[in-house]
Amino acid sequence: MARPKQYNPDTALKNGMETFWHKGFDATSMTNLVDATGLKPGSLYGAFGNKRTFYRKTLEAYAEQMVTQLDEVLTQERPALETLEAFYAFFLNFCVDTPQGCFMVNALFDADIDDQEQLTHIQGLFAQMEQRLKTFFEKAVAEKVPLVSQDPDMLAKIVMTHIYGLRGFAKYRPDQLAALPERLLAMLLCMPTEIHCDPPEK
Amino acid sequence: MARPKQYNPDTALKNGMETFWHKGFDATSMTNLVDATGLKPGSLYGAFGNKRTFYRKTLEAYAEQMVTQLDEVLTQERPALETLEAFYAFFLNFCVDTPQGCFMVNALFDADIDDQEQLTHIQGLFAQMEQRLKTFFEKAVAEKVPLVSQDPDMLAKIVMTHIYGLRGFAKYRPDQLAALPERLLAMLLCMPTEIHCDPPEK
DNA sequence: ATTGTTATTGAATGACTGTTCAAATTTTGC
DNA sequence: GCAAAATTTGAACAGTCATTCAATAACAAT
Repeated sequence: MARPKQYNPDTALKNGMETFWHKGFDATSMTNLVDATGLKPGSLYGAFGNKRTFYRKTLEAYAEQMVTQLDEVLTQERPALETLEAFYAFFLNFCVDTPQGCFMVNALFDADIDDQEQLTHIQGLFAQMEQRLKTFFEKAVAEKVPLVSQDPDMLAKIVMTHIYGLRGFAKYRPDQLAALPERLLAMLLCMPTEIHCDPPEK
Repeated sequence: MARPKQYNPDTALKNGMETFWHKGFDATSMTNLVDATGLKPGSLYGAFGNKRTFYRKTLEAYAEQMVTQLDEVLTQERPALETLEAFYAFFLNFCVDTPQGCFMVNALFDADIDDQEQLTHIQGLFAQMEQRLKTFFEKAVAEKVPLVSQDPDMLAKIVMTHIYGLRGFAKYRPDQLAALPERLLAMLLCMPTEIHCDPPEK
């Protein structure tokens, strides 16, 4: 029918995502995106609209990736306690592997509070993650895992604060991050970790 | 000796701080700062150097304010448990009163990971806060408050993640924030809150 | 008054911003 | 081979960016 695209839209999206992820929206220029994707301005606008909509699309792609990975961890068949351990271990690795932070968390903090549309969009992406956590905790509570709360809703919220909290700490002191996730998990399980670990007195 | 300043440098700093705080570094233009401070470009550069150094100075002023307020909460003479309650209550209020977030936390997430100088600066500001928390927890541990850990260092780190975590959650779901601080505190105290609050069975 | 010093002013700078568009190019269907 | 449709190209647009600076003004000391 017509001339086919010479570029791969998925690759272009991924390259744009990495640029926005690394630098943030404001610090990323269209020139950066032209360089990163290899597309000329006209093609970029044709494929993704303007800078904001391109940003939005990369963020959506990122969120989808994240939810997929979260599902992989949360829906494996195993005791809920093991799943929780796996989740916190996974998240620690993720923080270590991505010193530029989490694209979604960065986007949340970067978002202009006067831009309600953008804010609502990001909140919606996080709400998907919270929903998965809540569903998981419904099972965990039924399994009688000794959690700090019996309310799946509250537990999901607490884990959300752990996500934000660990991402902040990872940027503040990446070298001291390693021990924290297991501690937060222990607190979620209401276990004063040290009591179990103290060497026995002579 | 010479012509005196017509403006108040402290006021100008405060106005600049509010602008950077609200919009972030990149989204703030020199024109914004000229408008906010009332100073003409030449005066602004004369007083605060360039945009980056102005930003840095406003951030330092903010951090000093914060440390002062933190000290007020942490060094009051009272049982450590009450101080902890006061701290989490204070922080909740602070989050509600500042929907634009915490300037320091915003700055941390905004910071370019390739700009080591800026990152080190921000880390130093947070390190001051962590130090105060650690000192407080040394007293609290000595007081035998039933904390999740006996290590003041670890406790301070946990509270730092709570700060980042609550700030993230406050931007994600401001309407759901209210119940969280007390829950995080309960976890720090190793108290499964609901067990105490469940209505007695008939 | 004059001089030295500092502050104020605002126009000007050159670089970079996001975005557009008409021309050129490449394909498919006939 | 021709027409229709879609993509590519990159120059051009008007606007904004951070920053500079020479001219002007206001003070203190002499």
